[in-house]
Amino acid sequence: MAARRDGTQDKRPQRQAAPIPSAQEPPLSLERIIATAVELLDAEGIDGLKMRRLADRLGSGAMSLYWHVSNKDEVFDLALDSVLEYRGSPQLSESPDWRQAVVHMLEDWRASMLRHPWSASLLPRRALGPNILARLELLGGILSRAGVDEADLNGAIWSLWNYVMGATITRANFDLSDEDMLAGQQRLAHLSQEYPTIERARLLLDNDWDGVFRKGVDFLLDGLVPRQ
Amino acid sequence: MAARRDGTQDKRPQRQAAPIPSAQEPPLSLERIIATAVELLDAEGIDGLKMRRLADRLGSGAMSLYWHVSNKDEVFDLALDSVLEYRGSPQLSESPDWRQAVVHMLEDWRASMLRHPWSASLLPRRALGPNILARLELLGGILSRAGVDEADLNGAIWSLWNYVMGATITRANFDLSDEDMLAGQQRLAHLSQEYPTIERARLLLDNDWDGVFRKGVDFLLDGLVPRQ
DNA sequence: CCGTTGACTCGTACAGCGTACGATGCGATG
DNA sequence: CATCGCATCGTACGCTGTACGAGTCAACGG
Repeated sequence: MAARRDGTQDKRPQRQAAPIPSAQEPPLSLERIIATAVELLDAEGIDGLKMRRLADRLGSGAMSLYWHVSNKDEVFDLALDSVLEYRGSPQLSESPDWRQAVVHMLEDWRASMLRHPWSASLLPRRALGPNILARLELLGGILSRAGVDEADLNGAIWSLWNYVMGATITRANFDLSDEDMLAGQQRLAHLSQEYPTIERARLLLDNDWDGVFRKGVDFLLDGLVPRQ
Repeated sequence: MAARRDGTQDKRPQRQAAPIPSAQEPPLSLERIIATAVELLDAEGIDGLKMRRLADRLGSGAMSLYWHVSNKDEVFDLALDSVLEYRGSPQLSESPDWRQAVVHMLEDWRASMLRHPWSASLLPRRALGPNILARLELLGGILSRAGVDEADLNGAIWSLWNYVMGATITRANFDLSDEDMLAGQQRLAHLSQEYPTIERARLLLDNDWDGVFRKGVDFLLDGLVPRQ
């Protein structure tokens, strides 16, 4: 009577949910659980996700979730991966302008994570879900077609991935609280003799995150695939 | 009777600990708590740090910790920052070979975090402690002296920081379990028609993490401060 | 010499968490 | 009608972070 741990599709059978769904609640399903978990995470942050609260939102008992999911960590895994799905037009990915294709995918990646800031705190602990793998695969394909040597491919993929990860996590971290950032910069001002350079540069404030991100990607691409 | 929240030094007074420290346990102190927390984190990972267990290791009652620390999160903050201290020779940081100075600091940063893999999972959630700020300051100073324009300084600092963060977090993530990585690659093999490129490249296995890291830093530096 | 104070320690208690377990309901199948 | 498997959920348990208040003991002022 253990919960399903196999990788099968969630093939809820053709049995009717109920003759009339009496209450307005549709029946529990993995998709509904994940979607609601994402909602809850967006609304309450990473510490706001509790099994009981998730069940409340779903109109079910807490323990019912454990039929569809083996533990809370799996909810995190699934919520994370679900948020990272890439819906990019295949023709863009295969267009001759490979550089644009790469940049588009990476910027979308970053944007997806910033839309759900909790995802940044989750990433370090989680494994590679199918949507993440799909993005890596796409990246590898584009770079390979762009002429990156087989031997350098892994390095190229990881370099770009690393950069996106770091940029996104950093940004999401600050995004959580603009006022914290302001407070940080003010704390810096107090210590301006200890940190003169970054205080003067207003490192924590005057910063064009999007531009920095884009530039960094360009620099990496220039190095990985020199423009001729 | 609230716990100390001020930023004062932990000035334990000159009062004797005990006429003779009877038991071999030295008295509680913030430094001892942090050092022991790091030990515990190293040994048991991020979920292994419990206030009771930490107190056990310190030979004290659990609630005694709360005199020195206001809550568990603060233990995390302090443990993280303590692990990120940079002991680099100032003459290296001011040597004319600024590139080497930057690379040295960044590689040390990464190495410090990989020595304590839990730090990677902590970073996304934590603020900028003094040791992190000191590294950013150092980086800013070197780049500034290397001729980076004032207007580009923040971007340069963040680009490098982002890259180091991402590379380290990714690496630490895989480091936690080589067998997970192997299992991942084997799962990939099953799905080789879905992820042909990264499967063929053995993305999860044959990878020179150190080399990739170094190359990425070089590419970024080339972009940020073109070699003449 | 004694009473007070303030720094520090800790036992107890509590609310809230993830989840093990077993009872239950209910369509489908024989 | 009996049986079975999927799915739901109430109860309970062990463990967590920590609020609270009582306790200890050195230092100090009278």
